[in-house]
Amino acid sequence: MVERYAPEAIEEKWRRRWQEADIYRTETFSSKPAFYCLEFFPYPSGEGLSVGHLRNYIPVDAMARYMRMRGYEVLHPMGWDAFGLPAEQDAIDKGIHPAVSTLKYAANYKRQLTMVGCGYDWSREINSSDPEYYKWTQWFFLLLYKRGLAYRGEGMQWWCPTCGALANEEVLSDGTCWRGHSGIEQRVLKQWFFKITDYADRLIEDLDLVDWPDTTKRMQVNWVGRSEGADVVFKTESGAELKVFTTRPDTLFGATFIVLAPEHPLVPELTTTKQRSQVEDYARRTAAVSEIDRASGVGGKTGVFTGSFANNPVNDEQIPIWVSDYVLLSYGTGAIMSVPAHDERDFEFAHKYDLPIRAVIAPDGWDGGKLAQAFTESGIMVNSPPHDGLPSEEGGNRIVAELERTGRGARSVAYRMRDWLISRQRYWGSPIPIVHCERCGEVPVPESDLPVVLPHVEDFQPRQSHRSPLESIEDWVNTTCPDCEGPARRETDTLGGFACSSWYYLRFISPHFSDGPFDARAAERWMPVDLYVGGSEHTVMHLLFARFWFKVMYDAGLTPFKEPFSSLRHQGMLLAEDGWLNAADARITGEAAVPRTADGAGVFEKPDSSSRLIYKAPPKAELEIKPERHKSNGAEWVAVRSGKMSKSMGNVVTPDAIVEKYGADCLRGYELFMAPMDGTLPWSENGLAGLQRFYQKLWDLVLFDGADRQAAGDAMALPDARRQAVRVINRAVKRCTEDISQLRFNTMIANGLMETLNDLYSVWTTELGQSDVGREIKEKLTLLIAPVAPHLAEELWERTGHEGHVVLAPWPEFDEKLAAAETLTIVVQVNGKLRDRLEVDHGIAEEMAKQLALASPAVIAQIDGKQIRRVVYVPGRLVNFVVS
RNA sequence: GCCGAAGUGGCGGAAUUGGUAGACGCGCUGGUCUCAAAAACCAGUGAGGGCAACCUCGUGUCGGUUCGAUCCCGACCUUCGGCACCA
Repeated sequence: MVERYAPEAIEEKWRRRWQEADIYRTETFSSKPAFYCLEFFPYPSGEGLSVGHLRNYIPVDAMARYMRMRGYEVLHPMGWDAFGLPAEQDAIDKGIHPAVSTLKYAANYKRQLTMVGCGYDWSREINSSDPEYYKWTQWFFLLLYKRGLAYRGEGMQWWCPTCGALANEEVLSDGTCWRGHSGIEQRVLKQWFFKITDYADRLIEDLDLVDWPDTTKRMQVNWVGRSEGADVVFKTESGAELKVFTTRPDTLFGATFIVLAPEHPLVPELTTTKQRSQVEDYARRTAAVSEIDRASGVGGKTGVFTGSFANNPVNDEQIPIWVSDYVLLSYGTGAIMSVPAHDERDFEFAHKYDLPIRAVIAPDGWDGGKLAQAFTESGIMVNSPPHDGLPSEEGGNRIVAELERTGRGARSVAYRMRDWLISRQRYWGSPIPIVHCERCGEVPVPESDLPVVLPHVEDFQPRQSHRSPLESIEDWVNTTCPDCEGPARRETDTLGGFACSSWYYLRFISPHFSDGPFDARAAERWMPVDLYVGGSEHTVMHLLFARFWFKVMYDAGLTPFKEPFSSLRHQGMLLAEDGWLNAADARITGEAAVPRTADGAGVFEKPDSSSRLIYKAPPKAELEIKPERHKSNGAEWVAVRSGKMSKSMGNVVTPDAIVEKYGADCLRGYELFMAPMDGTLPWSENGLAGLQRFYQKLWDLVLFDGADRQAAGDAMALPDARRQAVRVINRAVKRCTEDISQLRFNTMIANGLMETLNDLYSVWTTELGQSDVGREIKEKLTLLIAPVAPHLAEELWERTGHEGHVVLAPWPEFDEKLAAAETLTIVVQVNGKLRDRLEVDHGIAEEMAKQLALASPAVIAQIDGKQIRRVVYVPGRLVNFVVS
């Protein structure tokens, strides 16, 4: 009986040794090539990390380890996105100051990450709520301000009398805040914006420079939303000019009415006395609806006639002006020309209010009759007198040229992206380094006075005043003007968290640098980030903002690079565990099914308690029961899915529990093996045992030549076994190298490691294991497993008599020739259906292969006197006889 | 409503991107060991048929292209994610 693999006996030891030897320290300047890999820095929550979070950290750690073994100087840092609403809410709920609680929560994250063997250079740990850090966030604010990219404008803000300023997600559709308070309202406040729209085109174009998932790029392009078209001026009876934006100037003759956003500044002027009460009432109702509800079209399209008319510049028609909430003030000019024949929303609106619909582009085969629906494609123009018969594009160009000549319009581009609202009326954020002086107005705080330190106060409960809680800290707010030294007040809005996360990747490079936000020389060595990994859920906003800031730095000459993240990948989400529930415990009511749960004891029990149930229910959770059913063990089962992991559902699985039961390496291996990195799937503890068995098998082979196992190789002659083992290990190194470098950890483990081990066992003997070849194979296996299971690898490395740390040893090489299979399998098909396989030598001649295939009894039986019409031959792959 | 992605055994997934469908792992079944159980090991495991060699069907559904389709094209269904009705 040989010693068994026992993670609890080895893992702690290696983590301690790594720490003592400080092996994850990164030299800012060294002779090695640089590799910078980074995860989205986390907000440290009081709940700690779950196994779901680790789907982000473990793959990047494995990649960092691989690149280190490839000879790179690897920068893999970690820090904390500690400012923001959740930390402030948590503090209010628990009565602990966020400056204290975030440190505590971050320390717990650090402990957990260390526990699962993630190797960060902790000397570079940063915290966005540290004045040392936010000094430079403020510095960047001033950089944007000086470059004309930060300005104060009017912005709408939700406000709850109890909770203060609300984020959009905190506003429920029933008109209450998410903590249940009623009386919330939307108010116009002076707020700070960044002019990201100035960078709209570059944010689209420069996506060509980076290796990002296509879907992510597409999302960013759609978010920026560039569309080309024309501005058209409609004159009203009162002489006012109404400018509208259209992407379809070719349909201008079909414009039969105008629609304005209810908030449009010309609405009061254009509304006739008769219509006034209706229009004002409509505007008031619209203001009470959140933008999200307005956007999702709850309740169908509505609108009101203003009583006024406007003149269509191309045909001199007088068309009515309406207001409707489907037109948004923030896009284009806040007004549209409505062409119901060729736009679906306009069509719907025209139908509802009985407005004229005139086709000006002829659909294919159109008989000139009424359209049953909007025809939105381009085509041949009709009912557009001078342009009839022209294709859309040419006619549209002529119409725009005509408008430009008469001064009634011009070519134009619209973006749907809006400027970035950065103001927060909250305590827990970086102060905005601006002072309001009675004489000089808005004055930036001089660089030498940074940071503007957030005052430490115990009471940061929201105020009724519609301003930040900072407003009431008089001795902080009252200050002197940097310019005239007269009395002045500090800006009391704070910066939203997206500001902190727009540059943190630079701070890691020189975290203690004091002459600027980062050391330019060091940044030139490390930027751009080589691998950036995070969830896809927040990527549009954060990634656009960070790219925008970086481009501002580029324009200011702070960096020679245009893009901060050259390669980006997403990790998938882990859902809570699925399970099967005995159908006897589910109350099935038609489509819906409701589990019978007593009181949230954690386990469903049959009413008579006679049998064990597979599914453990999270307490008080509403479970979704899938329509799938399955019969086994004499019972009927229904599939149950409980969705996302969350504390309120009580279904969060922590790494602590798993590490205690299986060890860190098992958890790491399982997280990497369970699915591709970007796949979303439910957590399940079942597979962990498989990783444990795999490590046990590896342990047995490397340390004991599989002594306690059946020695299948005994039947084989040593030279044969040796030859095969060499091929297997070369193939393994090849597969592992290819897979890990493309972040395909699941197939790296399945085929590169597990299958390899199975194959080795089928030829292994003690004699082989004790030979030079055997020892070399065991050494390579240990190196290959190191990025996945570093603790186990170190233990094997040491026990097989090696010096130093395996996690710092060079990655093994392979020989392409030795990795190749000895023979080739050629597939034989008849009419595309598999009938036989041939084992042949490499480089077999085509004629030979065809002859062998034709001699196959299975093929002869299938052809059976039929005529061979054709023979398809794919070298090294297949022979296919086409017969009839 | 719009945009994006995905549908493969009981489960997670694999398939050199048009050429052996189901690698690897879990689970399950049978066996060895044991007084017994667990663990470990060995064998089997898409469905149907056949004593067997084998045969038929099979990658959400229906069509199409092709010698050959999980992969390409068209229509549809379902699920997940995002949304700011974008003129």
